[in-house]
Amino acid sequence: MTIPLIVDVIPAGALQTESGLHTLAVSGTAGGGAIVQYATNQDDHFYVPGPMLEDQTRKRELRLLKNREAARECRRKKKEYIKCLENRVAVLENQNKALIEELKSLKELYCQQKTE
DNA sequence: TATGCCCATCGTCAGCTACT
DNA sequence: AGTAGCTGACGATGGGCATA
Repeated sequence: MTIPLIVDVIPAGALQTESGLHTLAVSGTAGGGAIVQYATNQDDHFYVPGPMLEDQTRKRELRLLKNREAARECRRKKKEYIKCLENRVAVLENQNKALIEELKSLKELYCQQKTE
């Protein structure tokens, strides 16, 4: 009897188990199961049912796809945020200039009135 | 034209957070 | 505890530009 091994399939050609990341060689997937050989000190073979392997692969691909899109969205939002900040800087710089000018003219007015 | 450098963009991973 | 989403970090890739 073969016991299905619950694994997290990492990148193509790799396998994550409790003992770490291993390189994979998969063969004989036609009959609904696969002989999976991976590099360890011992000459180990695990039997992983095909549907399970396919399910893991499908899940991983879905996760990657979602993350890819999430990353795109995240970058878009970040750009937008930076643009907003830059706009705000521009607005505040203009306000600052205007206030400096106003202060200057008020000072001049004050000096004029003082000398009169 | 070939080469090296810089920059922007992308995909992936890892870690964190919020939710169930 | 498990899961999904978000985001910083990292490496790969391609385009533009200056220089030999």
